[in-house]
Amino acid sequence: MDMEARAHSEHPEALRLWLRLLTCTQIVEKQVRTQLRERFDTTLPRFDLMAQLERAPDGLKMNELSRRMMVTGGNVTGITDQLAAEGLVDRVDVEGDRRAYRVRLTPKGHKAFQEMAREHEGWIVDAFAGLTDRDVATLHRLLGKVKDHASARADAAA
Amino acid sequence: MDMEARAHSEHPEALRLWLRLLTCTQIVEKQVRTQLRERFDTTLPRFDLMAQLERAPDGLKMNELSRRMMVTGGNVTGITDQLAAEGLVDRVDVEGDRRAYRVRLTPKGHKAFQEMAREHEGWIVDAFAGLTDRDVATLHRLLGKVKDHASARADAAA
DNA sequence: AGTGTTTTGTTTAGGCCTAAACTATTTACA
DNA sequence: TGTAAATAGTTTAGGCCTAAACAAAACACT
Repeated sequence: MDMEARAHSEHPEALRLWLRLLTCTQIVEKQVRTQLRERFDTTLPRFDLMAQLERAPDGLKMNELSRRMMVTGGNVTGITDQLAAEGLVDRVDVEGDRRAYRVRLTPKGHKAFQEMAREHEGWIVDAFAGLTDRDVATLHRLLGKVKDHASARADAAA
Repeated sequence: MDMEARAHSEHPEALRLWLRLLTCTQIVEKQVRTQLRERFDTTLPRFDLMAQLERAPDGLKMNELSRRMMVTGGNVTGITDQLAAEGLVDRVDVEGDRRAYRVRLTPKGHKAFQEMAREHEGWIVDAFAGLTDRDVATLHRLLGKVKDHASARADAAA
């Protein structure tokens, strides 16, 4: 008996699917958070922000980080402040717009991320090790349909 | 080439799957949170707690709630306090154990939950409306494999 | 140039969530 | 019986996250 037990007595398939999706995400996410804390004394949001910057060598503006991480700007401000205080990222003025700046990984931040990312990948591979390659491909494709449909709906609502 | 590097080059699809799973969950969850707030001035954790109690007419002890919701006991304490203050749940002494009690939905809480659950179901059906019935069944089955594997790993780690 | 709107980022107040320390009670067992 | 360990629940300190209000700069348009 777990979270999925909350499904309504009529058992509509969509509801059961949603609860299972939520359960899977929470199990994996909890595992990743625990490992990040125990192995590197850091958190998932910090790791996520650094992962975004790793893919953008020139850095990202705050609103771009906010959009990619799907969190509010105020939230990004707080996490960036912490990482900057630890010397893992720095802020660079944007030419021609005195409101904005770009956030970049410092060399120290890049090195720290590389070490974390290597182990992180192993945790994720382990988490999905119960699936065949074909299962992974199917899941990825079907979740793509969910993503496209649901995000189109989200955009329409905005 | 060590173990982690092999995992990296041989299983990048696990990482992509994980990121997509996370994205899908976040999109739907964000939508549900917004609707719960706008339509009923409540939050997802409160809804989840009430959903658990709805299926347990005799109520649930705090540790059962904590386990089923996959959150810490301290968290359940806080949410229960709020719902109790609003008269949506009450606490009932457990016979023969003066440490414990059961949390139950009050009639008012039951009524409030029924109204929310009806609309909630519609939001979820909409969120997955991009999938065929067959897609839903396949997704549910594959996520079941993920859940079984990952939760077995989580138990082993504990 | 002047004025109103939009964009960029921050601050604030408050709820969620955790780990760890804590109290009170029950249980195991010598 | 006496005591140590386990269990039920709460409290505390702190990080994450949001919506809303805010300040500053850029833009649109006359």
